Amino acid sequence: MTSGRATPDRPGARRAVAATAHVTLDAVAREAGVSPATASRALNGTATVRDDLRKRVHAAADRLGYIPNAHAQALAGSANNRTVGVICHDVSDPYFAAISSGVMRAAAERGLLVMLASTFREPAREISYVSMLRAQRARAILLIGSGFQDRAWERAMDTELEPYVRAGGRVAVVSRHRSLRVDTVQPENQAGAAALARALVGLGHRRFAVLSGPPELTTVSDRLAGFREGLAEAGIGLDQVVEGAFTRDGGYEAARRLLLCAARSPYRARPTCVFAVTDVMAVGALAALREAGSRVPEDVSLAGFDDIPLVRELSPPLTTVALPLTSMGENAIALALREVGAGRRARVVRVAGEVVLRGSTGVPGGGVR
Amino acid sequence: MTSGRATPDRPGARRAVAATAHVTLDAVAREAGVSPATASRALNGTATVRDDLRKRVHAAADRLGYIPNAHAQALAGSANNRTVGVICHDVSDPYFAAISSGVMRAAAERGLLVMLASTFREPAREISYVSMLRAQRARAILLIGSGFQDRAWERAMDTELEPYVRAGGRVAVVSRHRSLRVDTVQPENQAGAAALARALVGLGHRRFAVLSGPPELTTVSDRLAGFREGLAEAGIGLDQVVEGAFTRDGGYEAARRLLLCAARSPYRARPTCVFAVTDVMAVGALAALREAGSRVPEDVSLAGFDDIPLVRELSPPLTTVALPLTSMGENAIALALREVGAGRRARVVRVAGEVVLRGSTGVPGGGVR
DNA sequence: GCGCTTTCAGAAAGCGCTTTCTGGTAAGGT
DNA sequence: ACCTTACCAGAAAGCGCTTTCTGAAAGCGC
Repeated sequence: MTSGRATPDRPGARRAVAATAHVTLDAVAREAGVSPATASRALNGTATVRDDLRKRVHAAADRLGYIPNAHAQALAGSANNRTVGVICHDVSDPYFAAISSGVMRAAAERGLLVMLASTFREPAREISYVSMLRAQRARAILLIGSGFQDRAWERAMDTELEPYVRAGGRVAVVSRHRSLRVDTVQPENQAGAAALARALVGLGHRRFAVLSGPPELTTVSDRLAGFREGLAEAGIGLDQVVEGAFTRDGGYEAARRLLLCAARSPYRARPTCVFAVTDVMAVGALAALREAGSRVPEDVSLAGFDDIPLVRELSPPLTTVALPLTSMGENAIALALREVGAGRRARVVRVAGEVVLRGSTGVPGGGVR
Repeated sequence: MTSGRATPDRPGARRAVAATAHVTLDAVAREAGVSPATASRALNGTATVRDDLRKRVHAAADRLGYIPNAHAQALAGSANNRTVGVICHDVSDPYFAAISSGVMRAAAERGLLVMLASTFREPAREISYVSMLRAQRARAILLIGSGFQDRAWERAMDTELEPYVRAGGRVAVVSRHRSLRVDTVQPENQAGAAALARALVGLGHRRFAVLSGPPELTTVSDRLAGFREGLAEAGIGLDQVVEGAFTRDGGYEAARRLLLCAARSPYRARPTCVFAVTDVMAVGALAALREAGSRVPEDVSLAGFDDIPLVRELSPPLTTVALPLTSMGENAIALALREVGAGRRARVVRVAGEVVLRGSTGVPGGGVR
């Protein structure tokens, strides 16, 4: 089936099964009876070409089914690369999926192809992806989500990224701090968490627990600090902070540990409200709570952060701090690719979170009343 | 900051802000005091290079921070391209996200970069992505998820794909039929739906409704046919089929329409069990049911298909036919990239679905008892 | 009608690599 | 000591484009 026309004239044929070669610009030019230079100009519109020639070239290209070789184009042209790279932990995590979706939409509008790389939370993979994207001469590299704990890795990233930006590459990070000055889309984690805390206090809660992630991540520490701050305004402290992995199961495990502690403490000292620093963790927490027989929100209120689409479907639907995830992705790419004057300065876009009260939070002791 | 070393010798410098050029292989070769050919061989290990030279080249490459230009490599080499393309409707849909995640893992193991394209359900975009991926000379193109209703579009896809495979490109489709003979990963939709039907009948249900998608999609028609078949074995017919879009909101709308009908019919004639042809639709349906005050499963049982991770978190968790989504993605890439002998034949991998009974289904009339 | 600018097609020089091809040197055989 | 073989480094030819550069033809003013 694939055999097609072999090249029997050449004695040392590459492979037994001959593959039809790609149609080249030269072939198109020959077919149209013009020079390759003219064909290139006609196809790309980079210079004025006499009308009849232009038509002939286009007709020839169509007839032959010409597809330009992007590699050759990138190699020959100065900056013809039509790809951007995105690095995140895992596309199947709804948080990254939502942001990536925004990136893709924005990329599609610009006619760019997105190379998406999942690190599966391995720092080494992240760095190797950056260098692969560098090799691909991606126009921009977007780093989405929190970096890794290890300072050494961050340093390594910087040395990887630095020559890239020097060579004209654009870097933007979403929801992540970088020592290198790069474009940044940063949610207002602290303000958002503070607002959430205020809202929960407003509901009547006084005893709080937090399901936290790796404290080295600024996302975590900012949200934690913001939450504390919001509580402090009402003179309330944080009773408990339990750390877990930044995943659904991390939230589940953390909630179990929290429940274990709670079981040992007197009823009146137990937290009436739990804040999970991400929705993804909150999902796990909700499962753990339910398994343990705690009713949400009657026995305990639960809140998250991010507003990933999924939390609206939970029952009760999750109270959270809504972030415009899709547009954060769009912003990141717009930021990275914006035309720059001589004085290119890294820009930081801060996006606000909005507290959305849903069914997972209620007045404390709702179940006992 | 970006200024670095300009090139003051050249009078007509490209830009005001000089960008440090990339380090080339030639530079590495010069630094190591060898020829570019040797440098290439040393770096790629394509031929034996004297040990001291090899070390010198590697040292020079490290010192200079050499990153090979993938475009030049692809252009010069025969088949050095390290990218595969994936086209799906939307990465933020958990179904595609799960499959994509599998693709990425498999790609990562092979050192490949994935170019991921979301069509956002626009046929035109799908075709233009194929041609972009062709231009990129992607090693393989993976088409994930159902194609479009329009036969004309499918035809256009074929004419786009056909020269690609002739030129040695690999194509694999997941959960989609192709007129072109290409590698396929196909869930056993019919058998799965039939098994589900049997299980539901086993629970005691006799009156069923289906929330269906666009009937032109084989995924839909197969699942529908299978479900009918399973019911027929017990001498039961399908009371109602409501069509909706293949999305969460499509499921929601379809369920609302179903409820409208049900409200007009006598209680004893109302379906006791609803099957949504995809989990994503079932999520919407569950919301609609809940809004309407129907308790699941007491008043009505609900089942889906796919087992996307999210449905485990619902309450009640959704009964569904579980598909190994991640490994389907892995399979697809393995299939497409497998080494082929002379007789390359398109292969079809059928993956079975497993009925998973969860809380969303119960015995009929469970609420009245 | 002559020299001027302007317009536009083609020739040719790369872009940064890989991969023959070529040839020099060392190793091995007799 | 001579010839063959093996090994390995460098020269050079592209891969398929874009983009100068060059030059022919056409348009214009005087």
